[in-house]
Amino acid sequence: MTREDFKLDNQLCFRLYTASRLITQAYHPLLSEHGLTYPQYLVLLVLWEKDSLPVNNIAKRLLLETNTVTPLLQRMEKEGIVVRSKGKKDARQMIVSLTEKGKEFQEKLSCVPFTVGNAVMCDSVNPETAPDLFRMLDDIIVKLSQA
Amino acid sequence: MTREDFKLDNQLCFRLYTASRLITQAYHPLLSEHGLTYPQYLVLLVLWEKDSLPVNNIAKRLLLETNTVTPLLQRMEKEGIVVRSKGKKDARQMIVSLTEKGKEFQEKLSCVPFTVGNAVMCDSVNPETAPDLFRMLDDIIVKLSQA
DNA sequence: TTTTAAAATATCGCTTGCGATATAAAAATA
DNA sequence: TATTTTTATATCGCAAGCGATATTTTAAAA
Repeated sequence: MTREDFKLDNQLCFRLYTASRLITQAYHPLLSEHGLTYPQYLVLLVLWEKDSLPVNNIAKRLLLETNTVTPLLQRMEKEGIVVRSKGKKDARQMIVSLTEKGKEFQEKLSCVPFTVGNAVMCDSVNPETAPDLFRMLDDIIVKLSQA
Repeated sequence: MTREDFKLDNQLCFRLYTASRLITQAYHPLLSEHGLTYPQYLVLLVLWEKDSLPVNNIAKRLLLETNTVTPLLQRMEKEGIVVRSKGKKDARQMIVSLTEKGKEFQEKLSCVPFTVGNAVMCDSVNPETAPDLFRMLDDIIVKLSQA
């Protein structure tokens, strides 16, 4: 391990950390206009795909802990975006469902992926190279989420 | 924009967000052992490269705002890792310098890049492909940090 | 059937991250 | 020189993110 390895520019993690923050910032104006945050948008993506899921299920999908997701969902409930109700089969579960307001966001936010996509596309990141980038990120995620 | 574009799995941002969180988690046991957090480690990387920098300079290097960095440095000062002193030429600046404790961490943490590197390496991410990944992340960072 | 273990949420405390804003000092301008 | 603008930090408020822990309910074992 040479001194070079300590140099900030060599760190993969710093690049991921920075790229992630900056893309989240790119989402910000598009989402805050509707009173949403990026993690809340992620919850919507999950529920648009399949509605009425237990907290656990949403957390697993986002690879987050329930102690992160629970307060997030409580805030979303307060905003009238979702409702939470005790599971009938299993009283431990809280089933999270979209309200009308939550469903309507799907239309209202339909341009978001396109806008953010455009903001990110550049020389080395384009429709042709994206699959490579996705594969690398997926491999990192799989490897680290198993450990 | 088809319905497919909304699917979580297609989102680049979610992958970056998740990969970033998971790598930070990989750092956690190595850093918390010494009472450090990942952003504090980033500050150390900057100061190891060049000591005694104004807050502004550190913030720019990490692409963070000063309202994030200032409290971070205040906590590090409380821990005795850095000292902050008013600039002599410019009294507005706070010059941040490593203490002996801060310098000693460089030795103590010398195995961290190696350990985390090993945890991340996989089929698609290896010394051969890393430059491609770095280039893509750098391009995204440059494009978004300009906007 | 008790008793015990496991699972699903929730709460607490702390650090980040960041938009908005305040404060103080330096630089630019009138 | 006096005034205005810019720059460098700092403070405030709020939403994550997560380790640690508590609570409730179900499942498993004795």
